[in-house]
Amino acid sequence: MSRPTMETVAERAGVSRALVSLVMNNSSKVSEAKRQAVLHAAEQLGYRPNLHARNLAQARTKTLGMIINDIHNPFFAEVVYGVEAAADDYGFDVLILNGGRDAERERRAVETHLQFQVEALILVGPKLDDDDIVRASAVVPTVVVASGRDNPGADTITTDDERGAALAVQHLVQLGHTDIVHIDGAANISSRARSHGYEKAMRSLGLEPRTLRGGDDEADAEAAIVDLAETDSMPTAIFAFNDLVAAGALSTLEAAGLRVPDDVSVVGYDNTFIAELNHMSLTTINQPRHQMGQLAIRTVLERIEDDRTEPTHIDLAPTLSVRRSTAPPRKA
Amino acid sequence: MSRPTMETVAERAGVSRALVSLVMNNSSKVSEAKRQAVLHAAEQLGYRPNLHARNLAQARTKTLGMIINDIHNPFFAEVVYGVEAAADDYGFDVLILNGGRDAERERRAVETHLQFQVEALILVGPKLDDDDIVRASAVVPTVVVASGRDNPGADTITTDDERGAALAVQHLVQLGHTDIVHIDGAANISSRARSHGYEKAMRSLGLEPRTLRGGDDEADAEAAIVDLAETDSMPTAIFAFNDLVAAGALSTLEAAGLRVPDDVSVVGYDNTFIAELNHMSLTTINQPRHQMGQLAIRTVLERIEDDRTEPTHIDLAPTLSVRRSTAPPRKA
DNA sequence: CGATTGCGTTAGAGCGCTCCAAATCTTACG
DNA sequence: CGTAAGATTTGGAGCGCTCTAACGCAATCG
Repeated sequence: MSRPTMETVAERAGVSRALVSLVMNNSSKVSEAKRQAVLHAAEQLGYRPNLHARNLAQARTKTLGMIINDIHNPFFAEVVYGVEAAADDYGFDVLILNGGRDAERERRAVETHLQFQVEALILVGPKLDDDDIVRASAVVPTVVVASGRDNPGADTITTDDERGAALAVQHLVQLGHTDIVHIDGAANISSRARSHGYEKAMRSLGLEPRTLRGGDDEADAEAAIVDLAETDSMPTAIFAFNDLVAAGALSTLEAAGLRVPDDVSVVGYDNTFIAELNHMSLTTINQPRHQMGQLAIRTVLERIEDDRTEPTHIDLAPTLSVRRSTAPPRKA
Repeated sequence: MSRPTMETVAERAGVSRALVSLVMNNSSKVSEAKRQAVLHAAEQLGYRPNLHARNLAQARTKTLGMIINDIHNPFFAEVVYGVEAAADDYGFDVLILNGGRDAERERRAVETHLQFQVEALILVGPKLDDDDIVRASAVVPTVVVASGRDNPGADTITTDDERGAALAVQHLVQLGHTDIVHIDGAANISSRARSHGYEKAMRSLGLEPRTLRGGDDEADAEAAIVDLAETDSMPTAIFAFNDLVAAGALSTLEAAGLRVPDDVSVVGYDNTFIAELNHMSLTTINQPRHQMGQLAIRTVLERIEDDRTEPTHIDLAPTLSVRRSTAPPRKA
């Protein structure tokens, strides 16, 4: 039952183990005849190289470790595709571990990856605190995607949240809105930058910002909207921390008898799956997730292959995706 | 820059390599003094065991390989959590590879996992055809989750799609509907069973089934609904192949001036994230995904640890989740 | 007090592979 | 036909770890 090894194949093909190794790594200096013989023997035996043995024998593993904050979140999935596409181009395998929205689990995931001798770590939206990241990046090149820029040691790939928020505001103002409320992300990592961007953009257009405490899910939006409805200070437009909060706004507004976008326009953030659903059709801010994933690989590869040592921080520009949740305000 | 090995630690702690190994595997037969010395040395050096070396030296790897059809799909994410929770209980690491909705990529993923000497394969909603799966299960215990029951060789964890469809029909009939249309999943793997369940349930209740060709995304629903609207044969209820198709139905119905659930009730399938959104609030059929993940691990572990050899097929019962997309039909 | 037990420790082989240096085989050329 | 230059092939060491068998030593025993 035990699997065939190179030795077995060599015997079967009537050559030495070293020659089999050469064939497996398709070296150019093997005669066609022997190559065929080896390939044939391997085929027959169902031989499969043992990666552990290879990784042990070689200095390197050609493997990257990725940790995703939460597999549930489709935002991250897109990043994964970018990472995989790029890694593939460079012949690296990518091992995925699920962080499960839990710093402790992520810490263990880092440990597992390191024990697997990955050549670099790609942290997508990590919950880890800065110290953990610094510690990891001391051992292996590390790139953080979609959160916390300027971490010392690690490279980062982010998008400019302030600018994204400004895009949302500009879009609404262009439609004619002046009374625009922001429901923020409370303690979420990007909340600060987005609120700040919103407020700055409003002020620079001569408008008074109004920020309400929100969060990152539907229920958080509900509280804020109910509040607006009760105090009779419903704005003509709402800019939500993310798409899920925007979705919560949508349903709560509707429940309150208000129509989107006729009575109130709503803008989300992240351009997730949700925003795309026809029934939601959310105007939202898009982050180039696929590209972020690709850049993560490039960045980390510069460290591995070209041994760059100073950290890189790439901050990409978000874009606006207009859908049907925004429209000019009712003429008063 | 090269990492410390057991040898290094042993030297530093003034013991033999074997002793370090014992400490690392916290064996009971090591004196407390030496244990501390070793631990301390390891700590100081930032020692981390090399899993490749360990896996090579041991017969086993205590690692499972999971392949997910599509990281995007939140349906699978829930399964992943179930798998991870159970694997954790038994001390196994789970390596995740993304199938990317592509049989060829999945095939490569299987290969990679096998080269990593995983002790079992967990295929979540695989695109692979039966032959591939048979071939894989000849090499290593394999369990298929959420698709294709009775694959020879592999174990399977499924839910009873026929029964799920019947639940949907029964729910609608109980509300008073008699004119219920099904939009099917076209070539999708579970489409057949769901349609069949729908038709059987309808007939057994004395109703005439009407099945339209659908697919697995919003656009597929649109075509079907437009057709119904144009031929003036709009039913009072629609049972869609999955939640996404149901979402498409929702928006298309609305665009046609029909209200859900007042004019038409809609039932989805899978109880994904989408169905849960307040704004969608889809009545849908739930599959116990977390449990499916857990069972997948249990099943596969029976092969590894208790060396069971005959395939197991577990078929779980789905449940109905009632939300706001269904209501009694208008009185005619 | 020598022999026995048992615990804690260690040497050494071996896991399957790569890689280097050396061995062997071809081919070309004078 | 002999030999140098290439082209192929091979033996062997070594990657970091586990595991078995054996070892040293102190406690125990008759």
